[in-house]
Amino acid sequence: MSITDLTKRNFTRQSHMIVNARYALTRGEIDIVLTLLTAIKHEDEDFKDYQFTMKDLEKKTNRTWNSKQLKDTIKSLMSKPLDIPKESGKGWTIVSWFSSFDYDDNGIITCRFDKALKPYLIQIQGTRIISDFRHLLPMQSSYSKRMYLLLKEYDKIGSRKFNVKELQEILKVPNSHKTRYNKFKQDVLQRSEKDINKFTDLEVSFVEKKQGRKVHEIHFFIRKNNNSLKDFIVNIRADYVNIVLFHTNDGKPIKCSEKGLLYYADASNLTLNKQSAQKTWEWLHENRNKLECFKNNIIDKKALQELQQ
DNA sequence: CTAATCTAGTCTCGATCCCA
DNA sequence: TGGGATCGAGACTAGATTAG
Repeated sequence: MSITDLTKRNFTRQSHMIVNARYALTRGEIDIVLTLLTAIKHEDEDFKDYQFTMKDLEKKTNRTWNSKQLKDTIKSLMSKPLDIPKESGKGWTIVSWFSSFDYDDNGIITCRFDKALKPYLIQIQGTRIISDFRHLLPMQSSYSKRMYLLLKEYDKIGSRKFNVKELQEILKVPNSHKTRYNKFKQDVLQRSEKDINKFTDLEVSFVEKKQGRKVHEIHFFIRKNNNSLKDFIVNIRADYVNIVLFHTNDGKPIKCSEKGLLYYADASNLTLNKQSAQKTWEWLHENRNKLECFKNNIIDKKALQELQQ
């Protein structure tokens, strides 16, 4: 009989309040948190005690753990509460991730999320960020994992602005990063850009906005990571239906129909034949960095509704 | 278990830019 | 033109992580 609560589920669901909370965890700590987030089921009405063995944890996190390592990580994790600002901007909530962890004689680990997290993890009010654990796990930097979640929140919108100071607060970066922007850029911004593009379903880039000489805002651009032509076509058919993809050299706008076929969105409404559609898809994929539909930060209504749910 | 490697954080240096 | 702030690169340290 298996007692493990670390099932094959790979999705984590958390409130935007948690994603945007202020906290800094090491990679090991954040991996423990994310692992246990996958144990929470959508239909759960309350937290239960989650139980698993070291083997389960190793299998799930794809790395080795020993009891001392685990104990040290948990102790450190318990000493790092979440700082959740109230949406009004005035108040705040300080809450621990877990209320207890237990490692018994039989090697079974039992843990319990803090009750106060219930509105942020189970009966979530407002925006939810659903992320695939398998994308988060391979990223080596904890900042990359945080940045991924922060950007994932806005993936349907296509861009996100950060005030540099606020972002540094959210990530709780050390003073050296605050006083040295270049260090912050190198270790946090560029590192997470690289990691996210390499490991996750998002493809991101950023530009700096300056006030005088000082960089005060970062604008991230977010779109789905289409490494293969196949994924690219699936993505366009899903999210960019009847949106101008690009204009041909002679000025005709091209769109993708609900049926997934490319057509000229002019008076003719002519659908491209199979051969030229194939060539056009390949061209679109090769030139995906330049496409109009990605440049204009498309906000489609359906995505916005989902986001506001 | 130890050694090698990686990561985070701090510090220094000269170059560059803004503004008075 | 010069002071002050910022930039970018690199050296260094402590600590964490991984490989053998």
